[in-house]
Amino acid sequence: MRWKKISDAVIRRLPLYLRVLDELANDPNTQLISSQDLGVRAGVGPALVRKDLAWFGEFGKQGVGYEVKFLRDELRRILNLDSEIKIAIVGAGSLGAAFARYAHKRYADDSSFNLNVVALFDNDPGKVGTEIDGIPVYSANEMQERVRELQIHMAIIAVPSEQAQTTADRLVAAGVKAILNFAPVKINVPEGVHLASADLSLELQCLAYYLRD
Amino acid sequence: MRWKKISDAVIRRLPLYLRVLDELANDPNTQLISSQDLGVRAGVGPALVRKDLAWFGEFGKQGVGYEVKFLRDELRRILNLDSEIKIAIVGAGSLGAAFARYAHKRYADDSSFNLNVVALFDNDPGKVGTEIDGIPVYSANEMQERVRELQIHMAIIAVPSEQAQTTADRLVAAGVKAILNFAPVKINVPEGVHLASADLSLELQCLAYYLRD
DNA sequence: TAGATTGTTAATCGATTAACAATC
DNA sequence: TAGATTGTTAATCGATTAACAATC
Repeated sequence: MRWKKISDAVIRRLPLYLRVLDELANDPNTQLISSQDLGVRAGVGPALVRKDLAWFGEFGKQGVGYEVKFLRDELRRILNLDSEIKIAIVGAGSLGAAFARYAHKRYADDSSFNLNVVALFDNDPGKVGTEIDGIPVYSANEMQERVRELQIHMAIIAVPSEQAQTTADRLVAAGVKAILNFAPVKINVPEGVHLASADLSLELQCLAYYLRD
Repeated sequence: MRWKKISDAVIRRLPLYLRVLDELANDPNTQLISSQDLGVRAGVGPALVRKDLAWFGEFGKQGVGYEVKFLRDELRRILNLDSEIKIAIVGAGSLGAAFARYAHKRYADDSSFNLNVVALFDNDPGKVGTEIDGIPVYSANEMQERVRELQIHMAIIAVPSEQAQTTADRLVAAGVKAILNFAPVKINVPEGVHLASADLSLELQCLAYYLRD
């Protein structure tokens, strides 16, 4: 099940649809949803909803709409969220620890949330060997072995900016294929590794622009 | 100094340029930078760099380039980062506390980083009255008065999803003009208030798509 | 059947890139 | 002056929206 290169803009909307469908799946009154309704709930135009979905197949019935649970399952499958994905967080400072707790809670609460943080890494000997919400903190030196051993394919970088690139390099060397970077620096990864940036200060600086009235 | 409606895509690149210029400003060897060089460092094409800047004025010299410090100052001014912006964080859980520490450190370390977290709000009576890195934690009930009193114009929502919309409503009522939402829900704000979403699980779900090889 | 809604094609809109005259 | 690089216009590219035939 491999599709041609589908635009990033399309992919970014899929989790939005999935969230709406996840909520609706609990409501026994709504078995079906139209692109119109799904669009309103996700904040996307109805035509765009249909076009986005059409990249991956024909999921709806003309004159009827989309079956909520069916479409939800399809989207989960498309996003690779139908089986567990193991995640490492590098950097067990307050930010790293906060994400660990946050993601762990999400995973524990919702059996269909298959993103599971299984390891933290840190340099601080005082932290190594401890646990955060049951997630072990390993030494950063063990990163490569542990990542391989635990079959971790995704990682979150929550280290200081200076260490971000080195961390990324080591993760990539260990076989990580997707990285979410919280450090406020541009980092480079080779072809085939996907990088997303979640840069808090960048977001705040953008927001500042709109403050002038 | 008000410009016509400038695209969000343009605004999002300005902090990228600013970051490059901030770094370069410390280097006494580089007084000047070309759109070419600035583009490479920011990960943007040279033509786009020039076009982005041209929306706000003529900052360069033909045949020469842009003066680093001058352009940095202009960008700061454009982004409203030339004077202090006071920020509130609502929700002093581990995520809220982590951001507070993070932003506070940034502000303390760098005198040109004018984004200052001055208040936390929480419902938990055990937290109210305490401090995190010197930032006071107030009761969520005091939100409106405190926000007005402290002249807070920007806020970060780090509360559970269920409370996100109510929190946003209260912030808006108190005069907040820009909100960064970390809760994994769509929230609505009136015209004139700017909303950005930093949804961790959404980012991770997007990344999951790219895991298939 | 009549009404509704899909999947898809064509039209529109907006953003990026290329090109180049102006000029430092 | 010759070389370099800007600001800006025109060309290209991509993404969203509108429209509609197909069909449930």
